[in-house]
Amino acid sequence: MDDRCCAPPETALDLRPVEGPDADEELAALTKALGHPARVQILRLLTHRVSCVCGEIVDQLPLAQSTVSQHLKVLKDAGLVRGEIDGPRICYCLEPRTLRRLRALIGGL
Amino acid sequence: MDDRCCAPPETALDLRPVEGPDADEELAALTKALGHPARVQILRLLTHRVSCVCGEIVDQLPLAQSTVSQHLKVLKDAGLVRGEIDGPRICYCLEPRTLRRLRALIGGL
DNA sequence: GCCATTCATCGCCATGTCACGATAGCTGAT
DNA sequence: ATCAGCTATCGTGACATGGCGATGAATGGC
Repeated sequence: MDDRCCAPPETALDLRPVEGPDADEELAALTKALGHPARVQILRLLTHRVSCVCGEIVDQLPLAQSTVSQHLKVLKDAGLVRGEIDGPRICYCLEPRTLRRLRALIGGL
Repeated sequence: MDDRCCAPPETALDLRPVEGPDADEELAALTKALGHPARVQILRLLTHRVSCVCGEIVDQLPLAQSTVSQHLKVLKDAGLVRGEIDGPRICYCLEPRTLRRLRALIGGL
């Protein structure tokens, strides 16, 4: 249950600035991706189960499979989540690097 | 220029939980409010000028006055910003309490 | 090869967001 | 009282988002 299926720990730190036009755009994109209750819940699920979850997410949310898939796409496009193929199913897990980056950007406010 | 026009320092700390359904909704609402480049820029302006800014915000952004006013409304409804009437103009300033809350919620991920 | 499972994608519809100009409400000065 | 300046709100149009069911593509097992 808690075997990880995707992540290399990825501990390199991010040296990009937390201010300026690029940072503003980046922060806006990340918060926009997070700006929906279902997506927050998905991220929360992924933080709680140490390892990656696949379509169990669908079972945990009161939404259709296609809707959940769209939300996952938003999170993936924002870089907050990564999906890797694991046999017939797909294994999603957090991208801690991006989460750290988000914290840094918000901290810069 | 750096005379404050609204804020009582407001240092009471927020004891509400950073997880659970309510926290999810709250985080989604706050990040949604932040999820637009113009609104990030507005917040950034308000952090940089120590005091509150009023319609100078309009001058700093490449947007019409009505558009900026709408963005300010979004930020105000989310509690990230406060506006107080100051003579003929309106003085906006950050709500550091809400910003701290946002940091706490993101930290809870 | 064939089927069942899993997930992504497509259309579709309803609703929300973003931008604008125009208008209305307040306030302080004349 | 009137006028000028500042801001909020309204109405509108273009576009994005969120939700769903249906369809498609890939995989593992039979």
